[in-house]
Amino acid sequence: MSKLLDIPEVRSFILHWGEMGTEWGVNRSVAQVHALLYLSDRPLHAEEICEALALARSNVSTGLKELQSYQIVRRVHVEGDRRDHFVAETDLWEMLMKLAAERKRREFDPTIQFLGELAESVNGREDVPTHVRERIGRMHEFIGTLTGWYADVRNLPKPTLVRLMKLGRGIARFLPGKSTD
Amino acid sequence: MSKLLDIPEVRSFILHWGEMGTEWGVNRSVAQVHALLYLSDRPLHAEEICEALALARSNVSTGLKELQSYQIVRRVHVEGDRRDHFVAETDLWEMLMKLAAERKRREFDPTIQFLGELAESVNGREDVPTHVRERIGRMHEFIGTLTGWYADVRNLPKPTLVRLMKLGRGIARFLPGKSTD
DNA sequence: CTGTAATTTCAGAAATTAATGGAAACGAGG
DNA sequence: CCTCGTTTCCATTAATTTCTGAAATTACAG
Repeated sequence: MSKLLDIPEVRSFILHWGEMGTEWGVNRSVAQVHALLYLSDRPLHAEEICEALALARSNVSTGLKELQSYQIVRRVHVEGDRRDHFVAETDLWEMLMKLAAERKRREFDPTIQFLGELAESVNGREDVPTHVRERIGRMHEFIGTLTGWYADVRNLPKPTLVRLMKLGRGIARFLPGKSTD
Repeated sequence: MSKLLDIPEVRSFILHWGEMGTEWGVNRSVAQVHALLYLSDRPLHAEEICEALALARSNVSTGLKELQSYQIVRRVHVEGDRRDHFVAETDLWEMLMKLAAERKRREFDPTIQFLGELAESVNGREDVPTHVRERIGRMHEFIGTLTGWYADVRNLPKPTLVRLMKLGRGIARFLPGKSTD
């Protein structure tokens, strides 16, 4: 293993990232593996990661699989080495978009589906109070709008996105219709 | 308790919301209490919530406190009743913004602080590889940009926000500079 | 004040989730 | 079609989180 882990700041970063993960429903080891790869400038193989983070091999393997399913880590081949090696996405915009995409797929899409069915089911039912029908419907619509928006934003070229971010609330100035700002 | 819980769709909604919570680092009971209040058109007191969700009184109390700390549930007084009653925010935009605000405060602000210190600490250090300094710095800047953007968006009037959302990727058309869309 | 109802706190129990190590499966190279 | 190094699976153990009930505290009415 490199001397990356000899740098206290690197260890510190990895630990913090692990904690962040747990706060957002990502398992600590998975987040730590990700942090390590993010800070590495060369592909690492599973054994190195185990050693660096003192995790069981199987745990690292699972973690790598999970990170790959998010598409923020990918397998690369290293010349003359039979083992798989791994590198992390280092473009943070790309990373965020990919994380969002996967969580949308795993959690939001099924929820929209589910709420759609609920809304359907209570639609016009005498025994269901109006306000319940309304609120289920509004939740359905709301989550739909959010994910629709995400799908849109995802397809914007990165420079446009960055420009948008930088604009912040200044965006209001450029919108059609009355300037409500 | 009302007959809300007699409606299978209502139970179903509450259960699903509870699961969603756990996926995002919010405790299941807390999310369920929230779901129940969201679907209720009148203030509920703690005892009713316990009964409805079959949770211990203390658990409900903790959950309500948590929801209040997010500002998506508030205490209201009901005429002639000594007990505290609770209602949920039903404007979903408002709710999302408040959730975001609180998680920013709890998780992002400390992380930015932390990364700032790390970046400071490795700045110009010979023993820290350039790419590590760079990547820590970029992460710091990135999270900073995100939360800055949030702060901006939060202050936009809701109609503007909604307009923005609806526009989606069409937004590119209205931006200054070359139309990269 | 005093007594009672409502709420919060807290330490331990229960449940859930994560991590481990060994065994089985896999696959590239011979 | 073996062999060797690697990865994946799975049952067990460990750690963490959640939930509970009893005790403490607070709020309030008389």
